[in-house]
Amino acid sequence: MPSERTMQTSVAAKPIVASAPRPPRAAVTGRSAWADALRMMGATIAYSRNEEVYGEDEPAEFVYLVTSGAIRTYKLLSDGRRQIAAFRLPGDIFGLEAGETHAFTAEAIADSSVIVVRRSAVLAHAARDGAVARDMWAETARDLGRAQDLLLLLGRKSAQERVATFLLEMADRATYGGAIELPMSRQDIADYLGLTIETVSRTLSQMEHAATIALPSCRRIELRNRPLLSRLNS
Amino acid sequence: MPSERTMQTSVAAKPIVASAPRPPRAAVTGRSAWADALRMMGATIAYSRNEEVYGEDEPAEFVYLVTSGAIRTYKLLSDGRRQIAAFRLPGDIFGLEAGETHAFTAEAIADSSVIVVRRSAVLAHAARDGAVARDMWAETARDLGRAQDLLLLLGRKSAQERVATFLLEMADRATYGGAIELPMSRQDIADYLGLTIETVSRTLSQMEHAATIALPSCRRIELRNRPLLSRLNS
DNA sequence: CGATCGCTTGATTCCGATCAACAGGAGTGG
DNA sequence: CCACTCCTGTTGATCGGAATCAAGCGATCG
Repeated sequence: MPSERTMQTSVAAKPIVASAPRPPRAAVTGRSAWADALRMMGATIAYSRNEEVYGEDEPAEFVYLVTSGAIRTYKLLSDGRRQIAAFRLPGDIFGLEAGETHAFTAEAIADSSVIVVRRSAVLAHAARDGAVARDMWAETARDLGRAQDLLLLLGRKSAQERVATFLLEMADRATYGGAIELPMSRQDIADYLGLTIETVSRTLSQMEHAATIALPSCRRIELRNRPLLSRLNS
Repeated sequence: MPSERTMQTSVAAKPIVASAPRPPRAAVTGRSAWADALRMMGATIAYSRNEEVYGEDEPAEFVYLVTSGAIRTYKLLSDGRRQIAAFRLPGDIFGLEAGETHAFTAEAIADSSVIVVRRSAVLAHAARDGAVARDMWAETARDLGRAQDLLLLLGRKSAQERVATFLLEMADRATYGGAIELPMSRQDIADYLGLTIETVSRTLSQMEHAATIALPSCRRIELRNRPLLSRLNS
């Protein structure tokens, strides 16, 4: 049960930050033409920890590109059970919808900066330039691919396997100085992996005892036996 | 553990069927301009029960439109655990990838007919016509939306809730004469819902005893208390 | 008609959830 | 500065829902 659900939504009212803090990784360099285009077109907005970027079923007015921090996108059941569909880290795009409304809620995990572009402007751009349209499609397809990998994890993997997969994913996305730097809490990890906070904690402790990982602090993880984790990843 | 994994793949070698059997539902009428375009451009191919349409990681050469029968798309873990990502029924499009290879395996659940179009032809068409490009994107986004709903189901719902969600989904997609006509086996349902075959069977039996549903035969289900199912669907 | 396959049902097990206690920081205010 | 609370994470004990193991049943098919 996530109990922090009362933050303002106002995008328009947010202060525009002139110089966004540099992302810690190489994500600043454009991965695609249209991500660069977003950087050119957009204004930077800062969100503080646990602040909502947009809510499920709200009109999809903007597209977002993370420049620093981390965002979670999730769905809720009526009784508060939560499933996080994705963590968006610097360089990631989110909020791009084919429909008129957002399919899930987006919240800042930590203090974050994002570049915001009007959806209508992006769509107009895509209509004019076929390459942009294709990039947009490719982005959505990548999201779909990640969602499908997560389906396999949630439907068929054990707790150990889930955590192993998560660690390998984060090692690719958020390594800094040889260790994974987690921006998210145990609760976020649990809601991403379809587990409870206790199971995540226990599994990490077991892996530490087995010397598969090291836990210098609870937000910092070093992989000590990557082959073993890869095997668990199947 | 699915034990039927040895079927030929050859698309090129398949016999072209002149007149595809009529789909049982209204799916023949075009839902989108580009689905109609696929119908114009493509050749019809028949697949028999359990035959593979394409395998994971194979080059994505074709795009498919189901005209009769049903297709499952899934991923496997190395030890055979299976997660079905989607059931494709008449009117559905599948196999459209942004990358060069297929992200999962597609197999016929029952004897099926599909219209096949070269991916390159579809992409060329999209490059020429912005509306087609947009339809392609919308199709991928719809898939993504369905995948995200499934994430919530697999990550956070109980067995009862999963089955209820499945029944409501199938009621929308495969109702015929007031009852759901299931094209797939219990094993397929289990691998879609992240459960075992026994749990699916038991849950359906419980629902029958509670008069929530009726089971005239094991492939035929009538919903007797839809509000209750909707409540379970959250 | 026997054999196989798909489904159901029962008995038991086990993994992860739940309940509960506690520890270590971070932030707050005196 | 310290006492206080709040918050996050860890660990232990117990529980429970779904998995697993095991028959048995009915339909289809050679």
